[in-house]
Amino acid sequence: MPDDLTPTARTILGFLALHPRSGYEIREAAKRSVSFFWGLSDGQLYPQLKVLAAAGLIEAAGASEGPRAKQVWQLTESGRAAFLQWLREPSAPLQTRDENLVKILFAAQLDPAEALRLVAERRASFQWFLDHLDTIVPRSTWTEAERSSSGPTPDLIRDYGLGFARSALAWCDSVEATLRSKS
Amino acid sequence: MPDDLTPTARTILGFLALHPRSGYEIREAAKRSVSFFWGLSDGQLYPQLKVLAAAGLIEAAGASEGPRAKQVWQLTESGRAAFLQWLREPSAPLQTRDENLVKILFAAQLDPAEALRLVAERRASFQWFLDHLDTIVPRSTWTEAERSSSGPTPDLIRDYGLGFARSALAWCDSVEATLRSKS
DNA sequence: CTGAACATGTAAAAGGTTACATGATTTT
DNA sequence: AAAATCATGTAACCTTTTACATGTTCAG
Repeated sequence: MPDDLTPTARTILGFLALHPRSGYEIREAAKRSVSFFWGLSDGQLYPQLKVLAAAGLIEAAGASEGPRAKQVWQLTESGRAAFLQWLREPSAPLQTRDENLVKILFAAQLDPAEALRLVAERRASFQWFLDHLDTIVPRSTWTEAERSSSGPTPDLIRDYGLGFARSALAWCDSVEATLRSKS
Repeated sequence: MPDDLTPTARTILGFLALHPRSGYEIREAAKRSVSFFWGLSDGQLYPQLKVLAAAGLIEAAGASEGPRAKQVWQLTESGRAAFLQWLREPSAPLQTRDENLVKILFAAQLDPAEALRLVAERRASFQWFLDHLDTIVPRSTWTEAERSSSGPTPDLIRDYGLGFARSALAWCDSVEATLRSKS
């Protein structure tokens, strides 16, 4: 079980652990689920699929015909083992790059009015996120039978995004109140 | 006002906009404030200071003696202009890489017991964060007079971290409940 | 005088994004 | 027949991290 895989390769392994898919399907699934806490770009996805295949962790399921035909990938046995081992390894610490927040913290000390504008920008971006949650992470509307087979995961993602956005918006409220009381 | 600066260079500009400091002081300030939503490593900091100096946006304040003496930097006029312009440009979208969360979402569908372990890992990391918030972002204990000159910023950072960690812990609670009810 | 904290820097590699390029299939 | 979407891929670039390297100052 190679431990020289990139974090992104491991994530791809995770998508294939649920069921076999093509690169494009992984891309779409990533867009609709993990996109807001784990980015996955084309320039990573397709090369990493080849890396995983070369390492014997995934294999083509069925023959692909034509030069650009859809190619479905599935985990090999050692691929599944690598996936399970990944789950047991300590996770990389959470990383965030939040430029808007950095700006707010500098602006608040120099120019409260500018800071208020930046808080408005922040509020808008989280509000947009809430308004489009159904697009980003479709609400699961399955029956109980379907749900038990698919697991609670889609709703967990939604809830996480929801909680995060709400807490960010609440923070915007309190910052606005603080800045306004100073001016 | 060059728009080819890296995001990190702009952040450095922000630190110097508050007051002149040395590279080491920027590093320490970043560690104690923005570290959890904006990483800043040595390998970036010192080279970027030189880039900013070469671009005429910062300059040495006073002479530095000796080969490894402390060097204090301050904004030039055009540096301050570049900083203010940065504040007005649209911010890069929030980016996050949350490996633990990715694992949980895959594991929940395959192995609820493993997922529970991962939620425990998540809980521990956010609990650690809360327990060490005073180290990461020192609580401001200034008088009102001091506070008004320094602005409300340090407390805003604290509050943001606090809200984020609390909402993450609440999510852990609800995921544990969901997963336990399934098994 | 020895170790910890202060202080600055470099080189190489990893990881990721963007833009570009191509072609198939489906819809209008 | 054109446009949108499906589908895969490459090359260049950018940013950031990691590991290394060096010297200073202060406290015990």
